[in-house]
Amino acid sequence: MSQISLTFPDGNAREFPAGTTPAEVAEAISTSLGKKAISASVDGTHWDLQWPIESDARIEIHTMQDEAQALELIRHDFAHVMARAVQAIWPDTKVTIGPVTEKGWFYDFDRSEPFTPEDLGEIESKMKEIIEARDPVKTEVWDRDRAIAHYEETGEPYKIELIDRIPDDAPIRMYWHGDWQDLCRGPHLQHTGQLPADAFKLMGVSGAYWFGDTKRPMLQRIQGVAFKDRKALKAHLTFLEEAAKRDHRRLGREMDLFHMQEEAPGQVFWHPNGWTVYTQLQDYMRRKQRIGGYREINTPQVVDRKLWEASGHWDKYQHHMFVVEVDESRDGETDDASAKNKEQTRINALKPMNCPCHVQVFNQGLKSYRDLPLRLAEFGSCARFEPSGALHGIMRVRGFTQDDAHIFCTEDQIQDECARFIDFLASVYRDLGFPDFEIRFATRPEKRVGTEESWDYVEGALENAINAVGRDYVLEPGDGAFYGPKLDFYLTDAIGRVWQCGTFQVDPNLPERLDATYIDASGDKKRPFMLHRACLGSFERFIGILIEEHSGRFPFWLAPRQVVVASIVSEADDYVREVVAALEAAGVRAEADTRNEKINYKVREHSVGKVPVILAVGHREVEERTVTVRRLGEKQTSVSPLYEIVTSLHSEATPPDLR
RNA sequence: GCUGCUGUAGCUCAGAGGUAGAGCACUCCCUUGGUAAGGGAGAGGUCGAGAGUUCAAUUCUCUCCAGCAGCACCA
Repeated sequence: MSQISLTFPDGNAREFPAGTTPAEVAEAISTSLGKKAISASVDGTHWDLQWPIESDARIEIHTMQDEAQALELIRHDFAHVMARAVQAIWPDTKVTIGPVTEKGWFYDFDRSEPFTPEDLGEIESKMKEIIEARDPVKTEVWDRDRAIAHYEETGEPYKIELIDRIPDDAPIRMYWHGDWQDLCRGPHLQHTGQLPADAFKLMGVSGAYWFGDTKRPMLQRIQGVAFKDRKALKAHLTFLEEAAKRDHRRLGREMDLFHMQEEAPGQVFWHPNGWTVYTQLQDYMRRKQRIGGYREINTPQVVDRKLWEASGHWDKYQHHMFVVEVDESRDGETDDASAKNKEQTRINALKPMNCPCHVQVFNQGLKSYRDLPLRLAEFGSCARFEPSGALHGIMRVRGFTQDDAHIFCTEDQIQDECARFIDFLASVYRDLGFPDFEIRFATRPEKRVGTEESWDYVEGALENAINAVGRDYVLEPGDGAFYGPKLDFYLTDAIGRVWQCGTFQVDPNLPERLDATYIDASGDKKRPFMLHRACLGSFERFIGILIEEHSGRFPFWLAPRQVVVASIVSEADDYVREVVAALEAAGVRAEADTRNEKINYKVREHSVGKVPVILAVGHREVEERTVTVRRLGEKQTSVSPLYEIVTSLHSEATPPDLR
């Protein structure tokens, strides 16, 4: 028998017979390691203890101490144990796939009856039984025909389909957990008893398409989470509770920021509090863009289909547009006007984006190369008919306003404009509390327009620009728009979620379609490039992100109600009003609370309402012309002379760009 | 859009084939209280919309609308 050489992480190598398994290697090192081993890495591949190693390799034996590998195995084995439990309870259920996810796993099933939330408890109990049984895990490599024959016999059509997808040179691995069998690439633990029976939880049932194909019947997905131990599971469940507490839909209601209702699905009714945040943010962006070299414009929302046909949206994007038919024969008539006259019906669409309108502004009057780069910005109200299932609070809506701008420029200005934008964006994100962000660089997709030389040039310009501002990026080959490459900018929020907000896209296509031109230095007509860019994305979504980022405790300059001045005794009411007036004169958003309630009640209510500063005044403060200051989240109070607190809150209320 | 679930007072939720209840919020009264809910009284609902079954529907059935979770989508 031939020998192979296995190299350990410490650099030492040892000879073993070819076909040795990691289990045998671990055993050879020490009995205790043999017992503790759960899997191995062989040349960087996560390797089942039972798989033979046939050639020289680097090897590392994993135990439960290796968190990444342990969690992968635990979650993967849970997927199998759950599928086994499901088939034990409902034998006619067909299994499909059950991969590991970020915090657990899911398994998709085909079963005519829907799983109910009550079923989950039953499945969990069954899973615990299986774990207690400590059934051994066994694996074999089968040839294709045998595996297919097996699944024909057991009636698992999805598994046959999976086998068809396995490349010829890849092994077809069969796994057994006890007597329950599954096709699986592995690796797995050695017996079901290695699973932490108290560290998993089934999280819900939902629909999912087989391989994401909407044409195929929908499967039922059961999702679970699993961790190394009970403590980690509890920590995760606590995290979910925390995340639910900062849900912008809930805080939006509690803080009286906005509401939505079924007559206008996917559109926001902003209340005074929410609109204050919105306008603060918009005022901020307006100031930033003005000094950033942008000219602000505003364009129509209801536009004839002719423009959308010319831009290409009517062809490619019509299903996402709100189409508005207007019977123009009614022009000048009263409401009960004649029946619709088809010939005089004009078809419009609400703009789903601003770019075509911006080209119209550019196209007015002859443009010279001296006008470029021309940066046109608009807080553009757009409407998109998003699929109903996609709507989510104010994060994914049908009516929204973008902080949009289009830069018209020459080819050799692209690089500078890109670098300039990244700097601009960094400054905005810093001001808004997101000093770190990630850049993803999406390059030419398979289906695209334009020449290779043009793509080469433009992609090069973007790459140079990122390097010029000294930032890293993640390459996403093939993810660009059909007309050009793009940069997307991602923020990470306080609880680790990632949001794409900013974007920068190069577009030579739309100027072509809408016939935008400028006159160059030698007097010839030239086609400008168009750069689409946004920082926040949409105000609606960005405010949703801000709400969740801060759990509703906005930074002072953005807080809708910055200060509440509360009287302790009604004799202080006049003084309360005087304090409020002084604060308002200093540009601070202050409200009086002179209700017939105890100070405890007022403090509680405004704390729950996330007002950053409560100023309480009673006899003492009236006498001394002071206020007692209580900051949100602090139990301690301090006394401050009126003029001092007005000055300090005034400076605190100053937006970051004006400091 | 698809699968499943949900829709009862402003909010959170209970309830039943014979047209409804709690807590908080709201209004009024008492109370002037020093930092996270003082006490009392009162008002408030076409039970998401439409159709069907029934002597009777808010309750059962169907359709639609909206929301939630996930999938798909995200020029």
